Amino acid sequence: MTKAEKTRIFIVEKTAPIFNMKGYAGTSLNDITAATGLTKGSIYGNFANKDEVALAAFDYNLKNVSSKIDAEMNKQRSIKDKLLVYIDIYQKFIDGSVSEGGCPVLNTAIDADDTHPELRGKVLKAVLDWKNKIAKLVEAGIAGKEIDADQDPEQIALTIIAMVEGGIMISKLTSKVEYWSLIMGSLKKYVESLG
Amino acid sequence: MTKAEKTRIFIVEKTAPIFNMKGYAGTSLNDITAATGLTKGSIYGNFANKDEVALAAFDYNLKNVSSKIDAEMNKQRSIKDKLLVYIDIYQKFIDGSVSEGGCPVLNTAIDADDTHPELRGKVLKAVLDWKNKIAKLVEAGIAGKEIDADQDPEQIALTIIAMVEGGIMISKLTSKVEYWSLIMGSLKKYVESLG
DNA sequence: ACTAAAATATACCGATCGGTATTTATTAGG
DNA sequence: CCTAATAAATACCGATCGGTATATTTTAGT
Repeated sequence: MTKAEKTRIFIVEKTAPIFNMKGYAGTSLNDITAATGLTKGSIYGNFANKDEVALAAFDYNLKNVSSKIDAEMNKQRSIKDKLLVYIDIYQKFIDGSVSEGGCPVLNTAIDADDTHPELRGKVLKAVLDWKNKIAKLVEAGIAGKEIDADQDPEQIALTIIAMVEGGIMISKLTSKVEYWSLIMGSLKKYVESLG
Repeated sequence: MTKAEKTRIFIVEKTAPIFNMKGYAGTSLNDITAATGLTKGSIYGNFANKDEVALAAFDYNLKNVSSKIDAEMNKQRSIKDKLLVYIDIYQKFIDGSVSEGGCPVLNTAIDADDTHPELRGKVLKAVLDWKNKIAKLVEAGIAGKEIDADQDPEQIALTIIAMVEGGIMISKLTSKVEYWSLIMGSLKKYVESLG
């Protein structure tokens, strides 16, 4: 790995939480140099512009959360347990024990959907991939008789994502983990009612 | 009503959708003068600074949506129907027939929670008021035997808000009204299962 | 160790940022 | 209609914005 490649990764690691908290417009080049200790010349030696840093930061934040989800899902045997891994994982994003700025999908969706087409494209793909992944899980659950055959996999996927993301918004804003627990209690009941 | 009061309202009306779409950091004074046709001097003759415009814009956006919700709720007789008015109202915010930038509560919560304490305080209050309002409706539903007595009003309130806001995020990002319909189908089932 | 290439720092660019002091135009009351 | 008060426009402020050309340092292959 060349020096520039290392620096690129370093810049992304250091700025990803900032973009997640402040958003694209709210994160300045000064924020980036301050977080990395590097100069503007060095940043622009490794990235064409601020957009490229923001896009790379989103990829990094997304991979960070989705790899944790994948790892936790692999530990679970039943489909229903797999569908419920979000509860524990996202709690850490809310109560500060992981400490970033919440879910990058939610943050970037709201931040970019009316302002930044390229970033919007990335988060759009992330949501659709997420939906398809859950839908496939549900299909597997139906095939394995764990979930009733009359259930709509896409509807279930969208409902789960909505509850999770809406729950994150509420819990992060209010700083109330109890709210997260209550909403996730409803999610648990919902998943258990599927079959 | 004095001229200045009219101008203040005019400025808020014209800039509220911009703040809702672009967020606080993403909305510049140039955006404000362009949207109003006024000059910077005139803006600052009516507002102390950009913060004051943003705060007034949030109040305006919030009142706009909540008054529509109140009006629609008053048309409904049963508690369950009252709890389901969000379905039709927010659809208009998503499919463009009302054309703003989505739900101001969601947008401002994500935009301000890590960056703008004053704005965060306003949206925090809005969410808590919203939660309490739904919880009171549920309590009335329990009193009127429409909803089972073992249901937790706060949990129901939080769950409904999470599904609505999460659903808005997904549907607005993907521009798919079908997704909204599917998620709201789950909400309908949820509300009907309450008693 | 030497050197060419790669990477970082320095210094600077015009544009835009939020904000203000002052001047001009408009409003409303007598 | 005149005038004092109010409101809006003009012109300007320093700071910061994203970005770049150039100089300096560091890296890595021989």
